[in-house]
Amino acid sequence: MPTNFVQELQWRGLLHDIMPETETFLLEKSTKGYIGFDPTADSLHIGSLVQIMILMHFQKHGHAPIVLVGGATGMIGDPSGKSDERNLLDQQTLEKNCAGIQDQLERFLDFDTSLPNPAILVNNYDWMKSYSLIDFSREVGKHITVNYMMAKESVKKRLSSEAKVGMSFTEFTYQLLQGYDFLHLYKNFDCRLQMGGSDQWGNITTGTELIRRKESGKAYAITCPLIKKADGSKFGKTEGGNIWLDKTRTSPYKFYQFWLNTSDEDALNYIKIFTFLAEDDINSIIKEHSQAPHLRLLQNTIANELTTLVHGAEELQKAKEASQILFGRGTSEAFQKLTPETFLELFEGVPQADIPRDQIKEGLDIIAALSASSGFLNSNSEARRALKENAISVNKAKVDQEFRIQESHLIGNQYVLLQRGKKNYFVLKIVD
RNA sequence: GGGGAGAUACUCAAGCGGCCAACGAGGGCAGACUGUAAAUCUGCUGACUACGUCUUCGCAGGUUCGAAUCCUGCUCUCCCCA
Repeated sequence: MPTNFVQELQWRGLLHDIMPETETFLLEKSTKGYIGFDPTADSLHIGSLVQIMILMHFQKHGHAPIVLVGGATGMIGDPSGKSDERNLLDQQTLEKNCAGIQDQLERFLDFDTSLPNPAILVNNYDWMKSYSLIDFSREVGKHITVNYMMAKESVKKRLSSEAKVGMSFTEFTYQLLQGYDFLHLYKNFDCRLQMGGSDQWGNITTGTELIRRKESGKAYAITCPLIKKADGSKFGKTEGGNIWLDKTRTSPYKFYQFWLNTSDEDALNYIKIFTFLAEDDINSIIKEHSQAPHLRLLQNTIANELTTLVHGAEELQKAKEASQILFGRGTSEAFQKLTPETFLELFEGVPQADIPRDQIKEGLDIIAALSASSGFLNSNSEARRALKENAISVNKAKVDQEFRIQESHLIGNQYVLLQRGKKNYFVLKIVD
């Protein structure tokens, strides 16, 4: 007997829109529901994390989650929320992206087929690739009117005067393809529910409509709000770009730091969205946090839980150690004692440059070390400026323009840590 | 097809012959404060062999001792009328 999934979403702030009767339907019996993922890159980023969490909740509540990778729809491009026509990805890239995303998704859901509700992974390319245009037009297109499609927000927006570029037929067709996915899963997997971000509502209802008209079937829809930051800026982006789930793209350390740096206001919401902690636990954490905000209990909890979920306990441990050394009260002395092995582990993923040992023997000018020799900063001017601003540290100790890097500064006789400000690191590796 | 407006650094936006590497705002970076937060305050934000030099104001020419600023041509964008 399934437990109340909808209620769970509700108190976590993950419910935006829901079709009538969905809640009672989900309580009656274990069923299947799906969320689609766009293969726009070979890794998911934290924007998709919400959808993954939802599927995980879905499975925990006794239902079977279906993960749909959009190998076919990714070739078209979803116009929702976009004001411009999208560029098409080539097939090779798409295949690589799909494979990468599938690998990641498999880590979060339980695909064990001995379960009563195992997760299922599908790729819509498998059923779309050999579907002819004529068949599609007759079997799918016939059931949905253009009038219906035009009424969708995603389409209206692109037809209105505020859009700079018109909408291509390709993108116009997108909602039908996604609608057909739902129909296909309904027929072949008895999938009765589609979930997604609130921007997907239009696409999802095209699917339920198609199921209703073609199969006289009843399907359901749930959307969650798009995650926003309190200051209105886009969630999940930093200056360095997206925060990815793949550790070669975003190191676990950076991932951990991202969550640790959430603002108090956002953390209040995120703890419900991004952790599986029970409501009571969350409330007591919130209470504790408000009594001693500087301890940042909320941020710590979120960062710990999520880093463990995505990268595992071991990586979390490393990330925390790194954070302790880099931001802890310890002086540069503690830092000097690092062995090269620990040092390397700490700065895995931090940009590096090789420097010939000869240069160090003679004493390497700090300006050259920052720009010309390493590429850490863009120009000598920038290096001089940063030095003047007292922003540069070598091995955690501030230095001025006269500073020269010498052999005595090397950690493990091989590495030097450059730093601009508090959070920008760069490693010089001395090579013979 | 006719008429008009415009193109300036990451973005917006001043400047309309020398005092312009170019006002101002946003963004970004850094410093102080702090909780690796927010808010606030301060500095920086073309390059270099650096109290000086060089390259930048749509593109290509020209006038001038001297141009982002004037002239000519070109490209592109926007608006109005048909």
